[in-house]
Order: sequence, then structure tokens, then C-alpha cells
Amino acid sequence: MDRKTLFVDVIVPLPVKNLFTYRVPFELNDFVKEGVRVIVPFGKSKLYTAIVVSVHENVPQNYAVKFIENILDDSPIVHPIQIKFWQWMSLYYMSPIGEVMNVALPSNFKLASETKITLHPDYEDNLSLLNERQYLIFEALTVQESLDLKEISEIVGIKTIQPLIKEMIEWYIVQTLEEVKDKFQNKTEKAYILHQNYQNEESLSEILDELAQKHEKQFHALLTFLKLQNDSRYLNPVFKKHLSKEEVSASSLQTLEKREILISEKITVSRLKGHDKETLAKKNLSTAQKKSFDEIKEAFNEKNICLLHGITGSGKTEIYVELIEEQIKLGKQILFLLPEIALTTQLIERLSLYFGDLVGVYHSKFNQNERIEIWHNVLKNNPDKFRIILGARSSLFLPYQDLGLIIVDEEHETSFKQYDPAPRYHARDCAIVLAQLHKTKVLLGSATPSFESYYNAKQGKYALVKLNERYSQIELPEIFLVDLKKEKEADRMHSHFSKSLLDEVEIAIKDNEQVILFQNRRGFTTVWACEVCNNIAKCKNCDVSLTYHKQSNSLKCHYCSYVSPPIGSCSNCGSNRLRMLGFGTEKIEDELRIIFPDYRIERLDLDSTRNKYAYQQIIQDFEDQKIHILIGTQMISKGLDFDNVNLVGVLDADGMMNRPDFRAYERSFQLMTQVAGRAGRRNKRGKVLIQTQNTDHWVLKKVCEHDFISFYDTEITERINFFWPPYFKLIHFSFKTKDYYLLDKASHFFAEQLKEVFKERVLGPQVPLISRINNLFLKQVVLKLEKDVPITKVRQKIDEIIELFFSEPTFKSVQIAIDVDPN
DNA sequence: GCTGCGGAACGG
DNA sequence: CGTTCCGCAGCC
Repeated sequence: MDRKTLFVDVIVPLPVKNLFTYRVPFELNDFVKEGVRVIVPFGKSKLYTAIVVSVHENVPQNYAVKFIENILDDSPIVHPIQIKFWQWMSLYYMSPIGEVMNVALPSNFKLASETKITLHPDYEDNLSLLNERQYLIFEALTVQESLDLKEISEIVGIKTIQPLIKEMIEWYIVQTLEEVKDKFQNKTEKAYILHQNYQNEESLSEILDELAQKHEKQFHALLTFLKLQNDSRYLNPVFKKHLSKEEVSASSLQTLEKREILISEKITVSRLKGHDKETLAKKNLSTAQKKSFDEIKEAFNEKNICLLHGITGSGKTEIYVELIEEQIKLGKQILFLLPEIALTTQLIERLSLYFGDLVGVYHSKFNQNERIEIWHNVLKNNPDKFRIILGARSSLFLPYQDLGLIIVDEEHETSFKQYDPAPRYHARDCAIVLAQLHKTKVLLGSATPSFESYYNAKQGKYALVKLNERYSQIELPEIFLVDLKKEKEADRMHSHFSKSLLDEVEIAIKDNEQVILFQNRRGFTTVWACEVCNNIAKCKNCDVSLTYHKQSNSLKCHYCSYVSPPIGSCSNCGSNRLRMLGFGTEKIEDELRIIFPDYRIERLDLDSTRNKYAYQQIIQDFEDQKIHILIGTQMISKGLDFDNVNLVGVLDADGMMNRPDFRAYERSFQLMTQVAGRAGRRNKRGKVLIQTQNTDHWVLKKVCEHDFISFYDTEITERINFFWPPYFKLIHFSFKTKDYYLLDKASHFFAEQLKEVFKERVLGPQVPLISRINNLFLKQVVLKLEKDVPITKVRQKIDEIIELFFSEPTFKSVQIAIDVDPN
């Protein structure tokens, strides 16, 4: 008997550093494999879903090893490449591998136990012996079979319930159980098949005759059923919903079922909507597109990464489609990454038209069960479905095994960077690593490339392909600057709108065109200010001003959950002369409604689009030309094409450019160029008006000239002179704790330690823009590193410093968040 | 992440 | 002085 004693190293879905080792019970020896999920006991009583990273026979020496409880999968649900990818992410972004696993796996893959309290079966109601709290719990348990710890805590009104429960367990009043539930469930739909007795023509026509005479409704139902069943052997199930469509009532079906003519069954169906089968032939590439396409292909012979710099409206998508098709023919999978916000139906529909069911969509609007279905489809590497994954950053984690190409569209978008929760990863950069692991190619596309990518391209690290011609042959929009100083002097301002802009809006709408007005997030808020002392109402937990929300008539903090009713008097001087101050999209919407009472005006931003489909609806209405003027934040600059928009207005260019961030110009250039790209109809050159106090600003000149390259060349010298990215690499350390004095000491200590190793590359500690969130004070230390420093060595040094830091007992309550390559 | 521990803080 | 709160270490 070779009964081997096997052990597994697993990743637990928690922010803990190491892998953990468990023993495999003999009966499961044949079933453990790398990449399967197992249930393991962890800590005192909890059960978690862990992923097996390796199977071995090395007996752990320093601790008593526990057994795995169960194996959840017959075959691996993650591939070795994925595990390597997770490990790289964990290392590079300095985040525990368990946290990487947490963002990588759809949450319904992760079953965790929940401690439930139930009445002990042997307990006899001996109520007199119970004290008040015990009685409360007992009473609750007679109503509800089981309670979790949180509920109990609420019932008795105290936080520390452990001793209480421990006692009740000892007295055999209650017991605990760890409940592990698989949250994933197949979706089923009701369908009918013919009862065996009627699966032949004779008895079938007999019963039909009978029904035809007396039971018209049932007769109709059965006939419809037979028509839809369409099978000479009577074996096809027919879905109830299809029958209902043909006017078959539920009650007649019920009767047929009762009479054992039909039998109902639940059939597992996919949650994922199929596309209409008909697919469209691809458009032919223009000469310019074809040229770029050929250049990309040639570039891929030498380099793994290619940056496609194509101006707005140049038709990058058609080039992507061509490249995707090539990979499809080779039988490969394709990952098409987009910023979340650009994943509108527009692009999905467009790709689906060409590729039908080969397109799979994966983003945050998908619920957990849908995600698991996509996961399984990718895992199966099914040749007819989901060869092309169109998704937001989380689609990096799907179990590809035969990836042929990764496309990152709008690669400059900052939303590719995840911030909360950790790991703080950048999807574009991760895509490049993932491609390396799969030995495949990456195409980055943008009209306004990030400085990082453009720098790499210029350095020769990436190939660079340009597409300077618009698909429609229509010129890029004409961009005009509106001088707000002059307008003000001439008394031509209507609050935030210049007369010049309003006139253009009026003309456009008279011409039956639509208008987009852009207001950046900065200055988005409406605050409550005191007219006497200029004091602004602030959150009591955070160093942030409260934002007025008209819909709820309340002041809200965007950083914690603090809400306050509108205040009557100034907290500083007591004056009751308060006024609203601000420049939010909500306010702009109101003002514009007053100016143009007859036009339909809508607003697209985070507030108006809280609910899942509101965003979709507004875009649809705008497309259908039910809306005259659309006001929005960055959201409107992403991947939307409207046929009837000719005029775009940028309300406040200065607010964007004056931000205290070394990337402010880069972002401003990108945003303005992207929104400008929304202007212009098929047959008419678009017009863009940018309102500014500073018409001489060099960045605005470059925007007007549509000259990214010269903008880049000027701006990059700043970056080089001041050691900013892309020339240098940044790592942010932020420190958070309740005690300001401790924070100061701790952050200084950390910075000093860093300086010993990294010298003048360390900046800070400095107080960030927002210095307090949720009653925790914040400080920041920045590390600037030469691009070519070996990251593993840096990481090692940082790890040592962190260890040293936390070996100081007083610093233990300080939280450190690390952000590698911050936005 | 959760848990159980020990010491601090709180209240009568 | 008892009870509750809070920070901390360890989890295989």
C-alpha cells in the first residue's frame, strides 16, 4: 500500500502574507490538484475557501497541521499561469496574495462559513433559570431558527457577546454551527415534455380529439406545445415562457400537468444573454486604417507591445476588429480591456454585430452568478462561445488558457487603476505582464496616450503606430477659446455661461443638433458657505467640506457616511447669512433650465446615475434625440459616439489645469481632446468652445491645434527636470491613525528609514490634500525611483523597513497603505 | 478577515 | 470592582 501522506499549500482569501499548509485526508488523495478550491478550517472556528497552489509531501515542522475539510472542484478552476499572475501582482503591488485572490475570483466562488447560533435540541424551556439577556436570545430563537453573531449583538445591545454565548453553550441552551453555503446556483426555467403515455401518435391523437370537444383551452395549449416541440420522437422540452408567448395560459398548462398529459421539469439555462444570431460583415478598412493595421502586424514581429495612437474618430475599433478576427481564425482567445465607463451598449453591440456569441462581456454590472458562468465558459475554452472577452479591469483574471491578443483601448484612462480595495493595480500594466506569461501580444490604443506609454514607445520599448486620418474624412473639430475675462467685462456672463457659448447652443439647437456641455469633477460640489467669515461647513469626521444634495436636501460627506440637515447658522461666527457656493453639474443643469426653459436638458454624472440603468437610459434618450443638451462629467468623454452632436462646450478649463498634481496638464489635455472628439457630425465639421480665464495658456493652444506630440514634447521636459513619471517611478505610502502626534512621529520614522536607503528619492512626510478621513489623520511619504531600479530589491528593502517599523510597539496602531504607480 | 486575550476605560 | 471596549497577535 502506498498510502502517501499529502500536504497542500493554499491561498486563503484574507490579507495574510503567507501560504498555509494543510494535510490531505487519504480518501481525498486522488482528488487534490493545483488550482482546485478546498474548504479549510482557519483560526478558531472559521471555514474558508482556499485555492491549492501546490501538492507535496513535506511535513511541516513548526506547527500542528490541520486537515482540509473538502474539495470543491473536480478539475482546476484556476490555471498555473493565473497563479503566477497573482503572485506577480502580489509582489509588485505589495499586497498579500490573499487580497489578490479576493479581487480575482468572483465572490460566489468563495464560500465562507458563517457562525450561526441555534437552540440546543435538548434544551427544555426552563425559563426561570435564564437571565434577562439569555431570555432575549432565547425568545429571538423561538421566532427565528438561527441567528448570526451580529444579530445577537443587536438583540442584546452590547458588542462583546462572546462570554455570554460561551456561557449559554456551556449550559446547553444553545449551540453553534458553521454554515457553509454555495452561493452559486444554476438558473432554471420551467419546461414541459409529453408524458410517456402520449409519446406515440395513437394515444396522442386520441387525447387531442377528446380535448378538442370539451376543453378548448387545453386543446390549444397542447397543440401549441406540439407545434413548438417540433420533434417526431416527442422528446424536446418546451419552455413555459415560449408557450406563454403563444397565448397559452398557466392554468391550462397546470391542468394538463395534473392530468398527466404533460410533465414539467426545471431546465438549467444560461444567465448570459445570447446575441442575435445574424452577424454583420465587417466594414472594409480605409487605406489609412489598412496601413496602420499592416504596421501593427509588422511591429508584432519584433515587439510584444504596440501603441496605436489614433486621433479621435480615426476608427481604431475597425482595426481592433480585424486583429480580433485573425486571432479567432487561429482559434485563440482575445481579451479586450476597456475602462468601466466606456463599456456602454454602443461598443458591445458593435462588436456583437461582427462576432455574435463569440463576444462575452464582463464588468461590474454583472452579478456574481453571471460572472461564474462566464468564468466556466472561458475555462472550458469553448470554441463557439466567449472567445472575445470584452471587459473592465477585473476581466484580467478570467481563466484564459489560449490567449492570442490583449487589446487595451483608451489606455490612458485613469480608471484602469484600482485603488480600493487593495491590490492597487493598474490594468494596463497588468495586461502587459499577463501577455508575457501567455507569450502573447498587447495592443494599446488611444487618441491621447498616457505619458507612460508614449514614453515607452519613444524609447523603443513599445512599437508606435499612428493613425492621423479620420475615418469619415471630416476634419477634426474646430476649437475656440472663450475669454471669460472679456466676457465678464462686457457683461456677457449668465452665471457660468458666456454669451458666446449660449449663442452657439441656441444656433445648434435651432439647426436640430444636439449639444454636450462638459464640466469636470473638480468644482463639482456645491458647498454651504458663510457670507460673513467665509467659513465652509465641514464634516465632523473628515477634513472635507460637506456637499449639498438638492434631492435629499441635506449636506453629505463624500468620504464617510456623515449626513447633516442644512445648517441654519455658521459654526464659526454664528451668522445666519449662509449661501450656496459652487459649480456643480446639478447647479449648471438648473441654471441652464432657466435660460432655456423649452429645451430638454439632462445631466450625466455619478449622482444622476446611481441606479443600474439610469445611465443607459439617458444615453439612449440622447441617441434618440429626445434630449437637446447633455451636461456631464468625464463620463461623457468615454467611448460614446453621437451622430447628431456638433457643438461641445467646456465650461471651466482652468479648474482642470490648476490642480496641484504634476499630471494636471496631461489630464486636462486628454479630457479636452476626448470631449472635443464628441463634436462633429458625419458630414459636418464639429465646433468646440472652451471657456477660460487664460486664453494664452500653452496647453490650451496645443488642444486647439490638436497637437498631442508637441504637447508631449514640451510637458515631458518638466517630468524629466522634476523626476516625475514616466521618467521616474512612484510609490506612495500613506499613514493613517487616530492620534495626530503619533502619526507625525511614525511617518517621520518611516521616512527617515527610507531615506537611509533611498536618499533624496524620498519626499515627505507631507500632509495630503485631505488630512483627515473618518477621524483618522493622514500623512504621506513618496518614493521616487529611477525607472530601471530592480523592483524586487526595492521591495525587499521596503519590506525590511515595514518590519522594523512595526517592531516598534507604539506604531502598531498605524495603518500603512502602499500605492505603487499611483494615479 | 476572525478570534480570544489582556489591559484600559467606564460607571455605580 | 465588575463590565464593556479596544488593540493586538496569530491563524497552517
